[in-house]
Amino acid sequence: METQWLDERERAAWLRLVAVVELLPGLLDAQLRAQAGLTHFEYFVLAMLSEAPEHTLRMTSLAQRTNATLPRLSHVVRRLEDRGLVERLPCPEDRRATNARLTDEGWDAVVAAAPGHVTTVRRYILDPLTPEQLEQLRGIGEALLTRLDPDRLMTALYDPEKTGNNGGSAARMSGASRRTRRAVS
Amino acid sequence: METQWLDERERAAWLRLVAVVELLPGLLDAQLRAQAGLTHFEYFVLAMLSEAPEHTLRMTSLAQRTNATLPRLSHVVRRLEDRGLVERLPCPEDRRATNARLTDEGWDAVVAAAPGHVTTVRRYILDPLTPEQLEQLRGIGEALLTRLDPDRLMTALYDPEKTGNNGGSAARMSGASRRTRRAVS
DNA sequence: GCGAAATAGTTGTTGTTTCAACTAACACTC
DNA sequence: GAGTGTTAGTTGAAACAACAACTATTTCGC
Repeated sequence: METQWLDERERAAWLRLVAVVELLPGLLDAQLRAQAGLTHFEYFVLAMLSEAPEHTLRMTSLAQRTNATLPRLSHVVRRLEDRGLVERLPCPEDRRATNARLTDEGWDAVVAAAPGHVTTVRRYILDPLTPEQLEQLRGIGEALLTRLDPDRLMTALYDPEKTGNNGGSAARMSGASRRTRRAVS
Repeated sequence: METQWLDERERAAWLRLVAVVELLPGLLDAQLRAQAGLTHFEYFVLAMLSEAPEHTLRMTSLAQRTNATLPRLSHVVRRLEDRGLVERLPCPEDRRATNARLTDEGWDAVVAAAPGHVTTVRRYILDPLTPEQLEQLRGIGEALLTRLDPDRLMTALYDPEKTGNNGGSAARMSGASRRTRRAVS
């Protein structure tokens, strides 16, 4: 099996993507740490809960949406629990399972962190792109995710048309979680 | 200062980018670990050295190209040195500085790891994209990097036209490092 | 040239992530 | 309905990254 090496066009695109992938997490992390005292992953976890019905999600489901292993999530949720941002409740339907629920303090933390985060996203990602490039990026992301996340575990409820067909979570979306704009990503 | 929230188009593009950014490093890491016994970051370090003149780079310069802090790089290079893949030499011109140099074993390791890595890149990134999308990705990456890496520390010697103007490194590229194809990324 | 500031790098500590092992509950088979 | 396999999650140890403190050298200002 002979390796097919990259030509100049492929190399140019790939090197730039790698650079973005390496640089972006550090920036998001630094901003959230400084302004909200959260890592990007912690913020992501809280944001996912904030969009879930009852602000509650099973650990496994939360792990899929955040692309975390279960051990990692377990540790992070324990630390968030120690800080009073999340609570863990045994799941009544399945006594093996645990539900993670956002506390009021946790909700406040997400709401407080969101504006700074969105501003950062705008400055580093959205502003430098033309409207056409924005649309292209959506298409490229979509194409890549068919390989990177074929079962759509992480990117379940994206399409605004098909709400309500992912375990009914969007349909049962609570009033509280709609009261403010989304805590993006 | 009122926060400008994301509209649907912006949100769609951003969420997909975040998903890619979260998923890709894990995949690259897993493949390289399994097939070459290297983390993606270690591979990246070795690959940067393999493209440098004399297979040698100052620690600071290497840190910039790999987007690492100096402490992080120092630890990683020490571990690579323990494994015989890299050696550290005091720099004659500046006695504060250290040069990291790829050993023959290190070179062999990069050459052995490269085919599997390139195959992975092709499968997950290049193959799912159309030729137009590949070109769009280059443009988008370029636009983002003007903000993410304004001084072009990480992405110094990209343009094939302007070789030889980055500290003369490309100009003085040694015969050895040209003998095989690049160990990409 | 002498002292202050800046630069290059290392080392130790602390927090996080990964990995492996483990417990508990459910599900499926016979 | 006992036994086996699978799923959900936690915990502890080891690897790794971020941060702070430190040494050594060079450069800058006067």
